Amino acid sequence: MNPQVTQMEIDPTAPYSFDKALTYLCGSPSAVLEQIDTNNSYRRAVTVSGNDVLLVLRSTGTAGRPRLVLEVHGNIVSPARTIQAAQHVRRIFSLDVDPQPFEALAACDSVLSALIQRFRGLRPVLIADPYESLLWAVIGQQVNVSFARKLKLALVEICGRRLRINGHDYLLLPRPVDVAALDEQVLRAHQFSRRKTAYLVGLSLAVADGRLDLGILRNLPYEEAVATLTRFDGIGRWTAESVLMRGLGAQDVIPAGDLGLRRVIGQAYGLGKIATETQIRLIAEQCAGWRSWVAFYWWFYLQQAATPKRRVVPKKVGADDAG
DNA sequence: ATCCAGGCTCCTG
DNA sequence: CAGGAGCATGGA
Repeated sequence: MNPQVTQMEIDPTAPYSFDKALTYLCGSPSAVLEQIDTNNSYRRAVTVSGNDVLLVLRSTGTAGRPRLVLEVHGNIVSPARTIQAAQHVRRIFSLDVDPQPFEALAACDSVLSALIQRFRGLRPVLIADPYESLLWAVIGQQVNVSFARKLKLALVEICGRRLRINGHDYLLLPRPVDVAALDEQVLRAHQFSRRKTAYLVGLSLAVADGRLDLGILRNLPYEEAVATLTRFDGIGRWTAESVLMRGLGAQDVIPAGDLGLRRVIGQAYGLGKIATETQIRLIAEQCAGWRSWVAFYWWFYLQQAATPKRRVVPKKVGADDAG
């Protein structure tokens, strides 16, 4: 079979820094399927409308005049599929959002506006698939992120399919039915706790048989979506908010119980050691409509603080780097 | 060894 | 309804 390739240009709204998105992905423990190579290209195999394709994305513009080029590799690649792939990319990198209103809202909060200035051009990077965000949230519950990453990698290697392009194998995220069919002993043998195993298999089964339809959550009011999710075993508020925000791209969600956020915000606003959930919600309320962006900027800050030398992006003179 | 990690559930008061 | 214990595992 001869893989085919198509190419398409994508123009994000400005200002936008693809480099920062890549920096985020390189430091993100959840990004086990993405490959960022030295010349700053993003690669990942995904299933778009039932077809497995490899996406290759690179920047050909600047932060002020952003432009990306998307290549779609696959065994059957049509113009329609290329457009779907481009929509996927626009969604997960938040390329269609105009960030101006966010900056305007944040202007009345000096801490936040300083943060935004510092990471100018950064936009939320979503987890590629809502189901993937659910897996990741459950895997990440109550364990440190490096261990969580190890678990996720094990899971995709156990039951993820592979896409072969030009002699190279790319891992695909397991489908819900793949995880649902796993023998729990296999996961246990890979250091999944009994509880995590039960949650992952149970939730995957619910997604596979349609009891849990992540797609329709987009159309529900916020609290209703949270309630729908938390009805399932293994999903609490934090997990639900994480899925809504990182998987479904809800723009106005803040996982206020998140320990990392509570710490960093508590410190940044001088509230004492660790902010309460109520304080987080209060601070975020200033940016109603953009609360997910607030959370994402703080997570990026945390990540940069934790791994200061993890800068994938080589500096170019006159490039968009703000420090 | 001890404490903790990007929680969840269940059980008290 | 709020607060807390137990969970189950690896990392610092």
